[in-house]
Amino acid sequence: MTRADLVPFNELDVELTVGSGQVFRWRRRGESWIGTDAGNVILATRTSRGWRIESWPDDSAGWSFFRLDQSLADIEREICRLDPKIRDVVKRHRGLRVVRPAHPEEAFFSFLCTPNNHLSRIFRMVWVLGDRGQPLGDGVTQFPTAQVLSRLSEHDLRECGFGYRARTIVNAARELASRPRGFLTRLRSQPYDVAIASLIQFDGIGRKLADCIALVGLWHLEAVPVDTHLWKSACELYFPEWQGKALTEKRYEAVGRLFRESFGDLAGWAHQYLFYDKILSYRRGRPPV
DNA sequence: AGCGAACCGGAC
DNA sequence: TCCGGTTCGC
Repeated sequence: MTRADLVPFNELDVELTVGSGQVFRWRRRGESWIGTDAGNVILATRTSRGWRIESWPDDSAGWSFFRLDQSLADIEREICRLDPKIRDVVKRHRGLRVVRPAHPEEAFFSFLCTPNNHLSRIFRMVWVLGDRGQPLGDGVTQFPTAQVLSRLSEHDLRECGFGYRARTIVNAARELASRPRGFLTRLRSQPYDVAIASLIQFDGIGRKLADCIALVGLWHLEAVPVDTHLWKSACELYFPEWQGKALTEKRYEAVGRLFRESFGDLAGWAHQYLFYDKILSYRRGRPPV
């Protein structure tokens, strides 16, 4: 598969991927989905034989964002081989990919909007933040820098319905803006544990958000964010004795450890299938926005 | 260590 | 009344 080719549907489901809680600013436009990554606009168009992926100004941005240099068939096969129990879940969501954003900031701030929150409201809140960034044409913007977000007022965000997350977002933006340039980007080349330890230093970022940011924004594919949905799923599959019990820090660690032992670098990918499978009933198959 | 409560606001 | 959590206090 090269960049000029259409991407077959079994290799990519754009709607599934951009609506599975990894990114929150993609919109449907006719037969296309449009989004941005760093300073690029990405347009994915459904044709009769597959997805046409275009991006500008960098024409490789879309390819990189969806990790299209990797064969999804290989990944699916490997996950199913490592644990045949999740074969049906993988089959149900064929085309789901873990994305690879060029810049880490959007994931960092997006996931700060998610605690104790609903998907529909998260989409709205992240859109509000994104609106402060530079217009890239076609009604989409580049996600703003921490510098820009640090100038937002907590009061204004509360007015926009951010609730108590207004405080953590503005504080995190100030904190991040005060760090050396490229602070988050550098965590990509640090070991997973080091990246997590750095992230939970921020007020408002606990273990779960740190794993979300690590997986999507920092490309740490061994990160396993354990939310209430994945917790239920993990109990059913691997920890029957914990069903109905609370998710404590120790149990959180145990779940992550089990996924990393079973799936290695595909742990985060395996998590994405199980997570999406559980959340589907909540979303009732409704496309985002 | 482990549990319960508060936090904003919208959906069910 | 319940959340795609974190933090605080017991």
